[in-house]
Amino acid sequence: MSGRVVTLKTKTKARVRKGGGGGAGAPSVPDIVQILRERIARQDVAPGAKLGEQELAEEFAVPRTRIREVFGVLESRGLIDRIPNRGAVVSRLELDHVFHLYDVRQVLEGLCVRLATENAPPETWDEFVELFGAPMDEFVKARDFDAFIVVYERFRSRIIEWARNPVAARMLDSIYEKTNVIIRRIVILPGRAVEGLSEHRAVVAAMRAGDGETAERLKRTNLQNAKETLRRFQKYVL
Amino acid sequence: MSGRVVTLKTKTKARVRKGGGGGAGAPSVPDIVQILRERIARQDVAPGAKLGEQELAEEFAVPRTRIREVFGVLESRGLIDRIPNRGAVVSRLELDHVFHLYDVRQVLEGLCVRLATENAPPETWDEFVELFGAPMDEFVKARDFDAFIVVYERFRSRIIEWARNPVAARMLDSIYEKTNVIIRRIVILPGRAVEGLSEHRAVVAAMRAGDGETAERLKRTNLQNAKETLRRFQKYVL
DNA sequence: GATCACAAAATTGCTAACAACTTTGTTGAC
DNA sequence: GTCAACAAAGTTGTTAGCAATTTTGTGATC
Repeated sequence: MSGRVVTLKTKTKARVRKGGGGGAGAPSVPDIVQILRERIARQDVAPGAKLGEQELAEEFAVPRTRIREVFGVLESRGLIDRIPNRGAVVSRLELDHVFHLYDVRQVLEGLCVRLATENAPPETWDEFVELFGAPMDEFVKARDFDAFIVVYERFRSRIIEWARNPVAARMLDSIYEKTNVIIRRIVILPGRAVEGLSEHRAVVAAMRAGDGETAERLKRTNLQNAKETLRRFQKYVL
Repeated sequence: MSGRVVTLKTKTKARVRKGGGGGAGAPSVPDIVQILRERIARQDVAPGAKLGEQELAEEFAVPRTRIREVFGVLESRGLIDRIPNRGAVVSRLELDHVFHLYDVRQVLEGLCVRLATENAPPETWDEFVELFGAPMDEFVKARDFDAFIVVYERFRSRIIEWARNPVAARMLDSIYEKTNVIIRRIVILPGRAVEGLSEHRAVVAAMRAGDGETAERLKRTNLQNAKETLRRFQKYVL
């Protein structure tokens, strides 16, 4: 019956605020979202793993309510599932969902390839004509898939940069963050690397020639083939 | 690079929602997000208008922290802008942004039209062969654009339903919620209604014939034309 | 009359305690 | 030995109050 507990701390813990000696200021909501997005995309936290509010709040040294807001964003992006009173877990990637993602990725990357071809000066792509030539052959021969993928991602980000369409960029980003892991498993499938390489040479050639529509069609075919390979070997991949 | 890591034990237990009693349980975060999304899409709240946390908390009878979480979601969707210590305002729709949205909408609706053609039995589209015939001519003649748009939206939602691709559906949804207002302004532009109608007759015919690829191409052309009309009359629309 | 300074009011952001729920560990009956 | 009831611990969800910041209103000065 001790009534309401009133905290009477007239002694304020004043001015702990800015900078202080302490270096890194507390990360904002977008900061934390970005960090967790990367962790999930890289599978530093496995699908199905639980994310604790308190745990994360301590790690980032922010109030728990901020983690809560972060969870709201992550949930709306479909990266985590929240169950009332039980917390948040990293979403699992269903097989069907992967195919849906690939269908969408197909048309969006096709669009970006076309736009990039229209927007960029043709010389932009010389770099990739070069890279997709001998060097990539070497990577395939040496089975150096990491270097292989690095080139791909460089190409991809250059395309998105020149497409100059933030809406498409954003949507593709939300696809990549879910399929990045899959991509690495597809490249190592038998024959896929060489097949994908020759498809990309065709795409780059069309872009260099300024033929956006052909480039778009070729890019779509490329992703269609990747999807087919995935379908064929699905039991080994997922 | 490890294999699967975590096994999640889901013991699904029947959950009794305790809202009950007369129905007006406190709305959840997704509920409120949905309501505000609609308000913004219908321009019940104007672009640039301020959204107050306390105000909304009182209206929905929920804690202010929940509104805060809602704002996090809305911000990540690009529907509102938040300025630290100053609150949230409804995002304004830049002209450039509208064109970006239309480029993306073009390829996504094209995809859905093709998928729907492949997935649905051909008779599905008879309804629209009929509707896009005499009835729509009447609407155009009578300048009953509301009825006109209702048919369009019915067609659109049927397509998305049969495309059976939740990823595309979700993305298109996030486009519609931003462009719905624009659409109503395009239809009333001189000649656009009849033009769009004849384009749609071609699309429906291809779908009825089971020719997905042609339908996709026609749908893309249709939206391309809509975009061109918009560009031509942009000063009257925005 | 216009401008700057300053204080009051309102709003956002944060903290910590509290309540509800879920999981886990233990005990006891069959 | 198995299962059910129950208590303890831990986690999530909620609430009220406080701190910090911006906005608004007022008055003095030039």
